[in-house]
Parts: sequence; structure tokens; C-alpha cells
Amino acid sequence: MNKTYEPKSFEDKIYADWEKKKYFSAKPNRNKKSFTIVIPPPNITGQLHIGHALDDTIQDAIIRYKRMRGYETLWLPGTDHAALATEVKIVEDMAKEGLTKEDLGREKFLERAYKWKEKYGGRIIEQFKKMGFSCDWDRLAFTMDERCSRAVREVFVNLYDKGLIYRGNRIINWCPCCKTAISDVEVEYESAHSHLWHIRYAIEGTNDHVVVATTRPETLLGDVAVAVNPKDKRYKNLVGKMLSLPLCDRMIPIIADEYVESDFGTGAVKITPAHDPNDLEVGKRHGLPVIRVMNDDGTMAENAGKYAGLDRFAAREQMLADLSAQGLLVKTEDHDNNVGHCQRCHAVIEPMISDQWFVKMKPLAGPAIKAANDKTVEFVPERFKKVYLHWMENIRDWCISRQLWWGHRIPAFYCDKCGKMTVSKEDVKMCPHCGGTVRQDEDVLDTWFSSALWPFSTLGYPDKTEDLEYFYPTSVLVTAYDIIFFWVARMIFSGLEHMREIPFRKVLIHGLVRDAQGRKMSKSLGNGVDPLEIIDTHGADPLRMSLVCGVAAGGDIRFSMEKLEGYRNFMNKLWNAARFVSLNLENADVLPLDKVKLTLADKWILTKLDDVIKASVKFMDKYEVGLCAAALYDFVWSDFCDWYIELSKTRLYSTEKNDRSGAVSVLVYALRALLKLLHPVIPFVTEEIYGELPDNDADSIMVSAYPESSPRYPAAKKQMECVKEIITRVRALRAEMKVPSNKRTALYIVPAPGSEKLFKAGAGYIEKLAGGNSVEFCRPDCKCAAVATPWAEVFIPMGELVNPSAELDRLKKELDGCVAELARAEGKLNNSGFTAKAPQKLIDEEKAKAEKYAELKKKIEAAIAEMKNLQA
RNA sequence: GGGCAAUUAACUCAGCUGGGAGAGUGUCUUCUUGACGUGGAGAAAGUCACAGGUUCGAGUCCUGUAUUGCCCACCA
Repeated sequence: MNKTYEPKSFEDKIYADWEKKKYFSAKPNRNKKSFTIVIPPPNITGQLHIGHALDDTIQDAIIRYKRMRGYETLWLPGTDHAALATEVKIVEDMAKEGLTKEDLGREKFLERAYKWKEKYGGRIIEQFKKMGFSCDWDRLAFTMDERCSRAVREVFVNLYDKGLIYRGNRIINWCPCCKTAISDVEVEYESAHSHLWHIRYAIEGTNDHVVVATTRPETLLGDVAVAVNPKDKRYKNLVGKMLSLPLCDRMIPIIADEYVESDFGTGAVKITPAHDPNDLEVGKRHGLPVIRVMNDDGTMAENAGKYAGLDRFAAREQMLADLSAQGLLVKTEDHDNNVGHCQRCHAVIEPMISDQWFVKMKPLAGPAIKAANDKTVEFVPERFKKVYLHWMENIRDWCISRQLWWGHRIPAFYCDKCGKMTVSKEDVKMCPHCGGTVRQDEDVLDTWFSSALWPFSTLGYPDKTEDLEYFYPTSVLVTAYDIIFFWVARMIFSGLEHMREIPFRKVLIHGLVRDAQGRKMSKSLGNGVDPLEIIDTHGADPLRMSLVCGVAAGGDIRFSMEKLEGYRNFMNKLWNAARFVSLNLENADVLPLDKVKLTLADKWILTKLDDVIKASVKFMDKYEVGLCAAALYDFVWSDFCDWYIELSKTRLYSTEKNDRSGAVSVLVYALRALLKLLHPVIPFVTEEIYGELPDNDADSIMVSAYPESSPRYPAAKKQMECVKEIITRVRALRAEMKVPSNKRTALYIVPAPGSEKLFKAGAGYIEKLAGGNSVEFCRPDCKCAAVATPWAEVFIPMGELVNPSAELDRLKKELDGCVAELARAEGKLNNSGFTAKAPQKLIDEEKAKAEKYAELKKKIEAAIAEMKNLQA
């Protein structure tokens, strides 16, 4: 083995081997339980970024764990066509050649889009492989492939037939930059400093006027009324009167409506049904017309008179200037409000009336709410359930049509002859009503409409496939909290509606990856890190470990190069531990454990191993991958490397082959087990090292069996912990006494009554690890520094090593500590409340402690007295 | 305006059903001992945000306060 960990030398090779051996592939198998995850499909235009790296490392760890635990595991991969996001990119790309969508036409544009998909759709998959992800690539799906598209049609038509999809003229969020409608969740609200403009509307036939306050004066020409609250005394007599709309010669009525709140603004609201959802409602109630004054590109429409053609913001400025010039702008007030922006291009969203397709949500939300409430689907951590429920309970209809070309085209066909519409799973050539020619709806579906079906469309829906029966519902869905509404919620109601069953039993939510300062990683800040670059320089395993280790579910994680290097060092540590083991294989036999005479240290590490197996299983079963990784990190570094390897050396360098073989056998056993435990998180390095071990149980660690825990040697573990403490204390004493660490000394041990046997067994370890060159079991007849524990005292002859007054100070400090402990224990025992109500076990423990510390105190006092004598 | 979360060592974070505060990084001291200096050994470092309460006992449970962050919401 190399002296250092060099991931480049094996990662690609190992991945290729896994793929070649088809370890990732899953088939329905009645003899095994299934465990399924569908990947959140990355956008085809995307590059692997740190968010995928986190999300999919968690999934890979879970999948690998379950695979090793004997489940038939399917991790189903795929990509998302990402209608709007992709189309925007393609349009940008065309712009470089001076081309627009219209130049190409729909057909040519789609050709280009498919070419784009071919070019970039595969790229991210190759990048996923660099991370080590064990997806079943033979099942690679795409939201626009034939299978998924069929599911989309099926679902659309079914929902339409049930009346759950409808077409309607409603206020939607319009992005004038992307020139499409978007759904509510695609609008990001940001608070902005703006103004409330107070504008004077003259009352017909009088010199009087009404002042209205507005934040969007550019929509003024679309006003069809001014509304006041019916109870508002100021305006009571004006209701029914007509007002002259400024900047044009139209007359509009004053109406009364409960919607108006008298104490905001002036208590008089302009009603613009075409550009505001509330106004549309008010308008409907009062039978008012709808006047749209803006074009799709955000310029003012023809009916905006002299403002026609002006951009909406320019029009605002111009109109304000004109109003001001006419003395109609009476006040400009500072006002903060929330302005919606397009999630994709960040342009200001324009609420506008538009003819679009919608999914009726209330009937679908009911079962989705119930499923969460009765825990048919569970959120981890649970608090995200509230977020989900709040959204579901207040859900509004989902606008699903997009004025784009890239995506699933809406399967509605319009007849020019009879004017009827046909919605069909199959393409319609001829109008079924009159035989006339039909044309398909121009629009495509929201990309999330197809992702909502992902857990079952990828498994064969609408057919009743074996896959679907075996792998559905999937086991856990893993994603970040920012995607709960977009995707998780929609998959839940879709699964319930179309499969009559939840799409996954659990939803594991994690946070976002942030930079070292806690900022969101973003292009504009330039603080993002490229996972591919990190894999190239440090390896995939350190990256995976640094994204996952120590993170509790639901939390954001901070990424930094320091952290990464720390975990790279861990890989090196693990590597070298393995190297140590392999270097010692030569002159020894590796035996099954039942053929080995186990030492105290062996029993200790095997018991600690058992503990960590239990902890790993406990954490992984709760999907706490991060806490599992942290527990293993500690075990490997502290228990296995710092202690067990060092402890094993006494026997490893023995002249007796039996000793050497015993030591090596336990080393190999423990190493193999911990590699398996670590494999789900750091698959490459564990596989590489596993390949170096003799007598493996499988061709590859990834298909080997996860370690089983079994009862071990709790008594030996306790004893070893006593020995360890003695060693630590002696080391500390030596350090404090400034004994050079390469200077070895004689050690004298006086075990406490009852501990004699233990320290005979542990003497070798103490000598080796506490800087001894000999051990004797008696009290030396010379000046000594002493360490006192409840189990034994250790004396080190001072000779010229020790400074007596320093030793005295040290002893005094030790006495202080001991006295404090004693006081604490006695304090508890003297508290009648404690002795009356605490569990007997605790009381006994405290009693034992008090006795031990009382005994210890005597010993330290004796040592102090002696030291004083010596000084005097 | 609602809701959620966080507040623990200099920094980043763990801490499960209440029973003597932990890790990593950084800092300091020291050691090239035959796995590893990407290392070993040792040390310093915390009123567990604040104020109450429940309890024999609170980082952990309850109430309130403060600060920070996030999400949701049609007050024009």
C-alpha cells in the first residue's frame, strides 16, 4: 500500500468495476424486502453542484446501507427537462448566434432543444458517477421520455375528466421577461422601499374629488371603479357617483365593498380587475368590465393611449409626471411593500388576467393533509410537517400552463370548425365532434407537473408493472427544505390521487450548503465551490464526509476548505491504519476469532466495536447519516488508531507467532467491520482497503454483509478503561513534570485491593504506553511522583526527573479536584430529597463514588505529606 | 401580521426518553518511538442567550424576554 491516501489512484477504477459487475441494478425479488429511493432529478442543463453532492450523498449512504443490510435496493436516477429553466438557457444560447425562437419556429426549436439535451443531459450523470453514487443507471429516466410523457398524458386526461383540471381566465403571475405564466410558488417576494401615490379623481358634475392611494399607478388606465367601505362615513354619500379617470376621458363609478379597509391609505381603492386578484373579485361582484392595459412583454397596451408601447416602469414615471403636472398627484408617501420576482429571471412579476390551465387543488389537498396527519407519510425532522400542512391547508389552484415550447404539450385540441375542445391521451387528428381539423393547444405544462409523477411514472405507471408493485411506494424521499412545496407536496397529492397510495413513507429534509461565513452559495457572490474540482484535488470520499459528518437532520451545513482537509486527513488516517495492518500480515496467520486467545485489549476493542455497530444501526435507521459518520470517525481515530493499534503492538512484535497471529486476527476483524460501517458514507476508500484484506466475505465491500452486533465483554471493557485512565494520567504527569517523552522510566504500581489481577494483565500496556521501561508491583523506596486513581496508585521514581516543588503543586491541584468530587457526591447523598426520590441505582452509584473519592483523598494527602517531608 | 428554528469553548457544530458539559478546527507545550508530522502525547479554554417556573436534580421540560435566521401572508 502507498504511504499516503491517494484517491485518484483508485476511485475511477473502483467505480468502473462496480458498474461492470452490475452491483447497482435492482430487480423485483420476492425473497427480499425492497428499499427504494427516487432521485430528485437534476436539471439537464445543470452541472453537478454542491447541493446535489449533499443531497445525493445522503441518499447514496442510505441506499448502500440498506443494500448491505440485505434489502433489494433501488435508487432510481433520472433527469428533468426543466421546461422554463432549460428554455431560457437555449434561448440565451441562440441569442449568441443572433437567433430568436420565432426565427426557428417551434419544430426547429425543439430539434435544437433535443440536441441540447443530448449534449448536456448526460454530462451531469457522468459527474454523479464521480461522486460514487450507486444509482441503477440502466433505469435512467427523463421527465420527457416516452414513459414519463405517457404518464403525464394519462394524469392530465384523468384529472380533466374528473373536473380537476380546467381552463379559466384568472389572475396569474406573469413574467414579462420569460413571457409566460408561472405558478404561485415560482414567485419570490422581496420587500422593497416604494411609494404610495395619492391621486385625485374628480367627481362628475362637481368641483370635488376623491383621492385614491396606489402602489401601481401604471395600471390606472385599467381602473373600472373606485371602491370604498360601505360603512365609511366619509364616502357614504358618494357611492354611486361617477368619477373621471385621470389621464383619459373615461368615467368610472364609486362602489361600496366590504373588501376595502377604511383605515389604510385614503380608504378609497382603485379597482383594476385585469391586474389584481382582489380587484377581479370585486369587479365580478359588481359586474364591472375587465380592461387589460399591459402587453405580455411588460409594455403598455394599445388601450393605454399615449402610453401605449412604453415599458411599464417608464410608463409609471411618465404617468406620475403627467399627473403631477395636472395637479392630480396630491401626495407621495414612502411605503414598503412586497414585490414578487420571477424565480428564474428575477424580473418583477406582473399579476395579470390570462387564459390558462389550472389544477383544482382543494379536492386533492384533502387526502394529502390526512396522509401527513395520520403519519402515512412522515417528515424527518417532524417540524417540516407543519410547513407542509400550512401550505396544503391554504392551497390555491395551480396554474400549470406555460407559454413555452420546451415541455409536455397540453393534450387539448381545438376544432376550428365547431369550436369544441377535445382532451385526449392520444394525439387527435380530426375533431371527434364534427370531423373538422384540430390544432393542439400551443402551451406546455409546468415542469413540476411531470416531476410530481416521478415516483410512479418512472416505475411504469399507468401500466400495472411488477416494478410498480414491488418498489412502490418508495421508502424515503431526500431533499432540501426549499423544495417542499414545488415537489414534495405535489408528489404526495399526485401519488394519492393516481396510485391511491402515498409515493414515499418518509421525507428526509436537509438544509442548504453554505460557505464558511454562513452565506448561501451563489454565482453572484462567487463563493460557490465546484465539487468536481474538489474530487479532483482531494477525492470524492473527503467531499462526501465533509458534507455529511456531524450534521443533524434538517440543518444547514457550512462548507470550508479547512473542514475538507480535516476529512481528507481522516482518510489518510484510515488508510495508514490499514497499511499498518497489512504490513503485519506477513509474519502471522489470520485466524477466526474463536481460534484466538483474546487479550484484555482485544476484548475491549471488540466490545467498543459492538457499541459502534449498535450506534451506526440506530442512527442509520433514523436516517441520521451525519451522526452515524461522526460516531465512526471517533471510533476509528480514537479507539481503533490511538488506542487499539498501539495496544496491539506489544503482542505484534512478540517472538511468539501465536501472539502475532492473535493480534493480527483481531486487527483484521475489527478493520473489516469498521470499513463496512464506513462504506455507505465513504465508499471508495473503504472498497480499496477492503480489497487488501485477506479472507473477505464478498467480492466487493458494497455487496458484503453489514456487521452484526453481538454481546461481547462488558467487564473487560470496564477494566481496560481503568488501565487507559492510568496511562492517560501518567502521561499527563510526565508532561506536567516536563519529562521528555522519549525518556522512559521505571514504573511502580500498587493496585487497590481487588484490582491486583487487572493490573497484572494491564502492566504491559501501561509500560508500553505510559513511557515505562519496567513495571514492578510495589512501592519504591525512593523519592517518587505519584498518580492516584480509585483502582491503583502509580509511582515514578523522581531521580533527577522531577522537581519536588512542582510535584507538590501538582498534587495539591489533584487534591482540590478530588475534594470537589467528594463534596459533590456527599452533597447529593446528604440531600434527603435525592435519597428519597432518585432511583436506587443512582444512589448506589453516588455512594460508591463517595467512597472511592474518600479513599483517593487519603492517598493524595499521604503523598503530599511525604513530599513535604522530602522537601524538609 | 402570522409561523418555525437557532442561541453550548476563539470558530463550526453534536448532545437520544431530565441524573456529573463533548467533538472537529484553531491556540499553547512537547515528541521525527519501525501505520500515519495529512501524525503522536499533553494542556488551556464554557454563568449551556437572559429571567422566572416545574423537579430531589434542568443544556435537556414549561412560560416570558432579547438577538439572529428562515418560511408564509392579496392591506391597495
